Amino acid sequence: MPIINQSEIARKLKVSRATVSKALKGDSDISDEMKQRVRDLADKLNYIPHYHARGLHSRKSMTIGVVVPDISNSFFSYAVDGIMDVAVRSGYHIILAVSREKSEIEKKNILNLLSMRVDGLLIAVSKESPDIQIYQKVKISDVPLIFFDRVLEGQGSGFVGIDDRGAAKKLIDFVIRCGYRNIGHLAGSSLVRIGRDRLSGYLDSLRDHGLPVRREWIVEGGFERKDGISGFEKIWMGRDKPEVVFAANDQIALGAYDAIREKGLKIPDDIGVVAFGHHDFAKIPSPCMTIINVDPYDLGLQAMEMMLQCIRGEKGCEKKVLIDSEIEIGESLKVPGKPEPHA
Amino acid sequence: MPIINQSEIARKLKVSRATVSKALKGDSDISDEMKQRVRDLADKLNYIPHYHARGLHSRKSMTIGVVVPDISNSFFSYAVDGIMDVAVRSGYHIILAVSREKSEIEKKNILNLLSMRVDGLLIAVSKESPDIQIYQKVKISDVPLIFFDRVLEGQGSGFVGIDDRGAAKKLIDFVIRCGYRNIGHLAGSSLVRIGRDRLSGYLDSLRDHGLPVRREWIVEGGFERKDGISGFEKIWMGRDKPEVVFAANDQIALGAYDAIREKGLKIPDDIGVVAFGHHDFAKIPSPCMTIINVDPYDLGLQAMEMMLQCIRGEKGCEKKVLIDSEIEIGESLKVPGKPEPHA
DNA sequence: TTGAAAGCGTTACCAG
DNA sequence: CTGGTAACGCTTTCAA
Repeated sequence: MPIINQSEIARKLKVSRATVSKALKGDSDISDEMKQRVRDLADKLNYIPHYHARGLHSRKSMTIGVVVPDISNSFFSYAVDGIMDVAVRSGYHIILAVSREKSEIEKKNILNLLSMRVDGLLIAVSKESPDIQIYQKVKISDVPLIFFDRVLEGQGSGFVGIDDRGAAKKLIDFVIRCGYRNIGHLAGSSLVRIGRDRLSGYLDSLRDHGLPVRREWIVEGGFERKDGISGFEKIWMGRDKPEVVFAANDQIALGAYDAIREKGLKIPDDIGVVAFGHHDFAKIPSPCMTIINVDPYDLGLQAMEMMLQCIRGEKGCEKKVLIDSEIEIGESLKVPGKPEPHA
Repeated sequence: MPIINQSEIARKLKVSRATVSKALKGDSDISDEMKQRVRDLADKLNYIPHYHARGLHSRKSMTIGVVVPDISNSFFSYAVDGIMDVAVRSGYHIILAVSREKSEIEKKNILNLLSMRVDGLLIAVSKESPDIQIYQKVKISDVPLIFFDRVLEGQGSGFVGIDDRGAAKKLIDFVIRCGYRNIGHLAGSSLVRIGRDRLSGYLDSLRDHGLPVRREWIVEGGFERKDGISGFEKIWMGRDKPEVVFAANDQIALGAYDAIREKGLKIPDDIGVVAFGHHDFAKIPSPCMTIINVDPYDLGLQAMEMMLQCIRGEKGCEKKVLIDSEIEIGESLKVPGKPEPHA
């Protein structure tokens, strides 16, 4: 039996559709008795309101479209978690779309979402060079758009992201405070923003502490595990070895671990490892990683909160917000005494 | 500028709404010239069809509601990934809801999803004892319902899950083929199905190989990391120590690692560790885990495929499907020679 | 306190 | 080939 509608109830009760509609939503100008009768029957017939029919009229879908490049990436699944928490609390639903890092799919997703008349769009853009055109379409359609984690510059939309540069600096500051002066960097690629920013933070810290930059200890490449392996090998080939390496992300760090084990080196006695990562990653066993812990959940939270502001027409929707990160100390770095990471 | 509608186009072109509607969808009885004019203007005015208005008429939303207990759990995010891949390929959209393992929230989610007139419901039920009533409602509303990973028994719906018992047996068979005869089990709780099933598989394997069951090597508890720690300690307190421990999930395995390291034992020389896990987990460094690799992506894939069958009215929608798992060998177990795991 | 009618954006069925 | 009209499920305004 398909779900019944208000007309059905009205017919059985021999009243008008309007009466039923009002009774169901507790409108003050319906008698209590009528309300009861309507509600009882609705219950009995398993009536369930039609969300979209209602939305047609109110021109609101109470729905937010979210586009992520990859939901099986825990960074984004945590972010979605944060988004959902805020959304649910405010009565919004989430339609999730995944772009698989393809701008073509991203474009289709956005179009579909607009077609579903979402009340807002939360997007982490794909790595592929994006189709500006679709973003133009979004803009002229007046649907609030907020980027998270990855921006498309020059769209004049809100953005919530990680303060990569600041976080990298914070982490290297800490390593230096622990007494190390020779720190290498497996930097990923400077073709992408996070690569550049994390490298900048690393350089900022060295500069602030008056330490020399040793180009042979900075290795560029990709962000994959294999790049961590080859990168570490390249650094270790040199005459001087660093005491600590800073991996630009978790995959690179895992690769470095592989290379380190392969060479028979001991962590953290022979070489310390610190990395960008988030939560889960710090928990890898034997030994645990010291990371600068970015919090994707918080990122999602704040992105959705900015979206709500945006929808309510408050100001501050075109702000750029950069989220701070915390150091999580693991056994991959020898930490003398008990230094306060945030001192 | 809000998104315009067909009427707007019709007015500007001085034709009827019907004409515009047909022209836009390429109906055969509209002149090519008219079609072109309509499409050009639609394009220029940034027309985007209204998905739900269309759905109102067709009584289809081309939307599937998915409820998971926790999207930041990588098991479910992989499953959602699989669901989305199949969904997108068939023109469906996904509305994602998270129950946080609370049946109260699960109920609300389901109701909302029904309210949005999803064409189907894909649910992994929360751990909390569920509200049967809402599932009754689903059933009489004729919306196809398929459970994945976790079932609510006795609802007569389709189910796609992991073959936990078979997988556990497969893993222990392998361990025994590697030459081990003393195998402990950190079993989690037998109050939940996966605990029972994995224990059963373990026992099946011992029985098949004529090995004795040693009760002191089977420790029940929870599925958390701390349970792994305490469980391993309990096993290790005994006079006889096993050569290998089998952890019922990844968290327990991590806890066992903690305890093993704490005791100064070496993996895999002093003690081997095998566990239930999936993909990512096998990659933890130093040393890598030997796991029975369940594939949540495949689970999502198959669940959504069953859903499509269900929607198309094909048979086989009330089937129970159990998914097979593969062994992934890591350095947490000494494997003599190069035995074929699937021999 | 209740009802009639118009409207939300679209499609389908018939007429012309 | 094109247009009028009703319908999809619901809300809202205005009358009764």
